[in-house]
Amino acid sequence: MEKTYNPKSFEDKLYKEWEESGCFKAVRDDDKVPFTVMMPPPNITGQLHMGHAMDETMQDTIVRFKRMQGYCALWLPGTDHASIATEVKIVEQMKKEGLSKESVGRDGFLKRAWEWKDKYAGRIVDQLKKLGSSCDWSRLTFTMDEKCSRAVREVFVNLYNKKLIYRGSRIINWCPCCKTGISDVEVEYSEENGSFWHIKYFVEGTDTALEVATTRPETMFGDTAVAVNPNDTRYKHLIGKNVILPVVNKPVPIVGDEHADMEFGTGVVKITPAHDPNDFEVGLRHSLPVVRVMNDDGTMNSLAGKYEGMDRYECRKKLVEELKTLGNLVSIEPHAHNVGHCYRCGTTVEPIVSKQWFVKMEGLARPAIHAVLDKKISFVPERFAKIYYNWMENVKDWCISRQLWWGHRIPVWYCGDCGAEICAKEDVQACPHCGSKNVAQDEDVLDTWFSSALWPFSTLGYPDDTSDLEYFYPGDVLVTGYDIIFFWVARMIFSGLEHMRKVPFRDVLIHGLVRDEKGRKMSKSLGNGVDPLEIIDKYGADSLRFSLLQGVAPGNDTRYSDTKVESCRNFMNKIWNASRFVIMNCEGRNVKPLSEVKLLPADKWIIAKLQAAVRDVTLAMNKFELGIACQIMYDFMWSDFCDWYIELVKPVLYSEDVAKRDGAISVLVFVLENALKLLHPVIPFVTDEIYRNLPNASGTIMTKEFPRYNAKLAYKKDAQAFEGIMDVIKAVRAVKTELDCPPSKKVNLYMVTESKRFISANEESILKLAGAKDIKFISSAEEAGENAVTKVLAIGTLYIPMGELVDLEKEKARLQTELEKVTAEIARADGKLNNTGFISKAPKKLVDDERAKLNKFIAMREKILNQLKSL
RNA sequence: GGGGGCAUAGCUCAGCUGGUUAGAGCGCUUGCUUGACAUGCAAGAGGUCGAUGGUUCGAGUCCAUUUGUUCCCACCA
Repeated sequence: MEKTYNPKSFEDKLYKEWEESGCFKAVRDDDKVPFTVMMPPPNITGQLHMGHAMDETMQDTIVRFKRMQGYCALWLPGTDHASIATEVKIVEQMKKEGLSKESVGRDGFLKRAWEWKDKYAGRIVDQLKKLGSSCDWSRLTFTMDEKCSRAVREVFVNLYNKKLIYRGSRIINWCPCCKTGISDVEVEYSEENGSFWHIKYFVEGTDTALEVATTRPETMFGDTAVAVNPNDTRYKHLIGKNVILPVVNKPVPIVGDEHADMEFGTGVVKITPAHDPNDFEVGLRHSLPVVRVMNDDGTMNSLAGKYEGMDRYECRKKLVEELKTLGNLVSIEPHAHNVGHCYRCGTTVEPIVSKQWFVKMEGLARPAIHAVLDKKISFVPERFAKIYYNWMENVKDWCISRQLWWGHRIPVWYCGDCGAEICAKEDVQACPHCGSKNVAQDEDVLDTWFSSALWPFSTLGYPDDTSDLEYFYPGDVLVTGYDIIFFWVARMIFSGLEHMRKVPFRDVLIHGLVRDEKGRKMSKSLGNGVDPLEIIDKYGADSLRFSLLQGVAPGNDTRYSDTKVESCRNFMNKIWNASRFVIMNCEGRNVKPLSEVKLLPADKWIIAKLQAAVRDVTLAMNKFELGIACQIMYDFMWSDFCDWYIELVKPVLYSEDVAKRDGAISVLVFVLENALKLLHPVIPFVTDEIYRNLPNASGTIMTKEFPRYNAKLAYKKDAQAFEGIMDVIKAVRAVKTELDCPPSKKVNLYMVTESKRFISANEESILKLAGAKDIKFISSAEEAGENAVTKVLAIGTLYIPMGELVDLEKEKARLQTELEKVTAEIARADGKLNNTGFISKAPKKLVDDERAKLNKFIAMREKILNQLKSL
């Protein structure tokens, strides 16, 4: 083995082996319990970022853990066509070549899109492999694959036939840049400093005017009424009369409607049903005409008169000028308000009435809410269930049609002769009603999330009744960020319930965002994104993986930093070198099974620590507390195994006693092997590479059984007793540092203790690790001679003659501080034990523990006091 | 307007259903070429767990109020 951890020398090689050996493949095995994870398919818009890296690492860790535990683990990978996002990118790319969608045509455009897909999907797969993802590549799915298309059509037609999909004219969010409608969740709001224009609308045939206030004056051309509150005494009498729209000089009625808030503004609202969702509702209530005044690209249409063809904002400017000239403009107030933007291109969306396809949500939402209420699905952490309820309870119908080309085309055909609307799973060649061949498919495609919603079952063969579907569905855990709960998680839940009659997964593990060092979102515009591949190249995939899991709590955002990865790289190096030490010592030796060797106290201690780590890691993993699991592994490996056990075992390894040497090497190998298995789900590469160098190892570690807690090896009492020995070592080291005594200088130790035999049995360890010549057991402090520093420990009192290094005053002060500490502890424990409530109500074990502690501290105080006296 | 999150060591954060003397990484101080590792070892300094009140035998942990910060949802034109 090399002297330092060098991930490049083995990561690619190991991944290739894993893949070729087929151990990522999940094949139905009825003797095993399935464990299914569906990878959230990354968009093919670009490459993976740190957020993906964390998401994938979490999934891989869980899947590897379950696989080692004996489950038939399926992690199904894929990529998403990301309809609008990809289309925007391709349009951008074409623009650079001087091309447009129109110039290349639908077929030409789709050809380009597929080329794009081939390039980027491939890149994503390569990145996933670099990370070590153990997914079943034989099942790699793209959301526009034939099997997904079949599922989409099946679902669309079923919902259509159940009247849960309908087509209608509604106010939707229109992106004038992407020239498509988008759903409510695709709109991002941000506060902007706009203006409030107050405009006079004269009441027909009078000199009195109503003052309306608007943030979008250009929609005035589409005003078909003015509303006042029916209870508003100021305006009540005018209801039923008309006002004259300025500029166009057209009369529109004054209607009474609750929508007009008497408290807000002037209490008069202009009603533009075609360009505002609330106005649309008012329009329905009062049977007002719906007049659309804008084109799809955000320019004004012919109804805007001389402003026809002008951009909406240009028109706004010019129109305000004109109103001013006409004397209709009363005032302009600054007004901060939330403005919606397209989540893909950032353009301000325009609420516009448009004929679109919708999914009726009412009936679908209810069971989806109950699935979570009834704990058929659990969110981790739980608080995200609230966010989910809140959204589901107020969900509006889902606009699913997009005026785009890249995506699943809506499976509806229109007959040009009889006007029939035909929704079918198979392409329609002739009208089933009149036989006409003059049929054309709907031009629009579906919202990309429509196919994503079916991901948990479309990937397993739905609508066919496949064996995979029966075995692997529903999935076990879905791992994703909180930012797509509405987009995706919610929609998978109601889709699974509606089409499979079962929830799509049991748990939803929610993680946060990976931010930059300063806590900012990583984004292209800020240029603060970090490429996972570069980090892998520099520090290794395992270092990155560990750093992404360490210290994260479910649902919380986390910060990425190079120094964190570096410290994880150091941990990898530590594991590497500890292993190198073990393996070097195995050479030429016969490594016996643990059951055949005699265990020393230190051996029992490390084995006990291992058992505790196995137990705690398993518990944490089962609760998806990956950060905690990592911490436990880290502490065990570094502190317990490397810093203590390996140092403890060195003198044994170099001793003449063959039996002892055999024991030590057996324990080293046993503990290391188990630790590697424990660590493997998080850091698969380095653990496997080392594992292959262990004596008696065969094949890859990833197919080995995950360690199980073994109560027979828990050695609780032995471990506790051994901590007493460690206390002696720590005490000697501390004294040396305090007195500026070089660690290499060997000191004599004297002890007053009742554990002579146990200490003798561990004498070698103490001498080596503490840097001491010998230990003498004495019966009183005087025997240690003058100038001895005293350390009062649980196992006994330690005297270290330090000769001229001891400063009596300093020693007194030191003992005084210790006395204060111990006295404080006594007061604390005493207070607890004198509390009748504690004695009667707290668990007995706790009370006993506290009493033992008190006794220990009292004894220590006595000893310290004696020592102070003798000084 | 509604709903969350966060506030713990100089910095970044853990701390699960309330129960050892509140932890880690990085940074800092001091000392170490101890035969796996200086990507290392040892010893240390550093915290009244944002504030106030409450529940409890016991609160960093639960409840209420409050301050700061941040996010999501809705939206009054």
